[in-house]
Amino acid sequence: MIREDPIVAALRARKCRITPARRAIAGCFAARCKPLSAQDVCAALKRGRVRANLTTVYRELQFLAAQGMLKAVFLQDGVQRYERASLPHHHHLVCLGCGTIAGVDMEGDLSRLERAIARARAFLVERHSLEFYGRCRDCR
Amino acid sequence: MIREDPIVAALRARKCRITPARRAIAGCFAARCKPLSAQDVCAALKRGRVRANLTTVYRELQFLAAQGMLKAVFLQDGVQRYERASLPHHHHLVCLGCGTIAGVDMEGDLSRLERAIARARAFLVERHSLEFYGRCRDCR
DNA sequence: CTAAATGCAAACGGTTTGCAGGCGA
DNA sequence: TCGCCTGCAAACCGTTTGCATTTAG
Repeated sequence: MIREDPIVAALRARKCRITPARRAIAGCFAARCKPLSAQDVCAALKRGRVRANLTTVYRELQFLAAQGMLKAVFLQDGVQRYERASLPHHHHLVCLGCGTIAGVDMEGDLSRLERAIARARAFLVERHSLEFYGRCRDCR
Repeated sequence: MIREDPIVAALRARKCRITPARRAIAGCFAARCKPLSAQDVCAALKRGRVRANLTTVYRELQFLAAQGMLKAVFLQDGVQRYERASLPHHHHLVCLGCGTIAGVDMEGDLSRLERAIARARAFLVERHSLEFYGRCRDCR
């Protein structure tokens, strides 16, 4: 049998309702690793011939984030994006040429910085946001 | 005599017009070091009894940024903020309790990371964005 | 005098909300 | 059946734009 989408499985375990829209939206994140906006998700659903209402997508993204299935990603264009929360911690390289978003791992370095901040400023870091904007190999 | 605002002086040197609104808006950034949104600027002008139109503020902020006097700051609430471009390079500590924004210097560490990215990913970093969200000393 | 700056109203784009009806468990 | 989910229209909020008017230099 086909393996169930991990997000759907987790939702089922939490006794959340599994509706067609919810399943389809969760599916968008199972498939790809790049952060998706509400519009991206809507477009993907349409491509997959699933009836998709923008409002529902917005609500569903919030719901999945509240359930801890998705994590919000903020880039400098002010558009909300989300990615699977289960992805290993990483940061983003955003290409100003083609818009591609890639992930990089820098966790070791960042947690060092966070400790330094806690020590020097008495500021308790809960989370951080680090993105690099520039040109990818193909857009140089 | 009173020393002229450094932003106004720089604008004068570039032969830009100095209008009352422009002078007042520039003044907001001379005074404080925390990033200001258009609304913040408007409120500050009103407090200073200067007639302030939101549209003008938006246009002026863009203008001052284009002239290299201000730099845009993006935090996770999607609101555009600006700060003096002449401030030494730094990153922000945003308190989730009281909203205070403080600066921290981490430049050495960041440029190390950028070099690592250029090497490992053939990605040419033009700029980065790094903010820490958490609780300040008073909001613990 | 002329180009640039200003104010107002209206447009915009992403996101949220209120409400009536639909549907999963 | 019951309460969550959905769709639609309208509200929202920060930001931008068009246009007629004012103003700095």
